[in-house]
Amino acid sequence: MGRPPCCDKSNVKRGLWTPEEDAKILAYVSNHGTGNWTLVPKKAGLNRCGKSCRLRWTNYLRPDLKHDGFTPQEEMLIINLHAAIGSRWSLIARRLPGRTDNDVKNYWNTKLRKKLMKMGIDPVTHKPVSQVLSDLGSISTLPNTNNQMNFVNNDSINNTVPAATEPSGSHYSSITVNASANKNTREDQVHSWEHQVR
DNA sequence: AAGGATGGCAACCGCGGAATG
DNA sequence: GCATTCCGCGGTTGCCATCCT
Repeated sequence: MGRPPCCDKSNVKRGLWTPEEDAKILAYVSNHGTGNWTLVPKKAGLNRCGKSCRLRWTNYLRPDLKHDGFTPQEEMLIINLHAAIGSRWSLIARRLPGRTDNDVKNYWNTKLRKKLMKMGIDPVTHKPVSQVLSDLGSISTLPNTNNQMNFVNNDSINNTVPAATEPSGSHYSSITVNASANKNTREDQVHSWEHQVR
């Protein structure tokens, strides 16, 4: 048995939020705070999924959110953090007061990715596209046809930051990333990066 | 002016992890 | 230890506005 749905999707409203619904969430949260989101729609008088309410609050209604455009400083920070830790949007967003992971993710996907590509930088590896292409070329000319499987099965990969997120040789900073890549050390990497850029 | 293409943002989906009983 | 519940995350989709032909 899998996990049951959090709400009856067929009887729940979806799509864009109305100002009335926003007002109900705001009123409820200001009176009760953000507690059990599954109870919020019932108590706030909303015909919405609790998860949907939480998303609306965290991505749009929170009073500490900025709704204006990203500054060049924020832009630079996103690019550098993405180079250091990859698409860990929530971690990146935590370094940007007033921004949500959704904001950062959307901004990256719609603006920054294209901007980097225009500059001739691969947005995944943060290396020049020419270098990425030559790397690919040298991989594909290797005689062993099991290269991919060898790469995936290589135990050492578990202790190594994936090349895609490796910032060494990055064009934004001279950060070095240590070998272990679990959640905590990624956070540590962000801290150490912040220390270095100051 | 019309309508197709593109950009930008909001919202949804499904999964994994943490918390709890 | 296991099942259940909730939360948070990243990827994806849908919709609306604007641009282009």
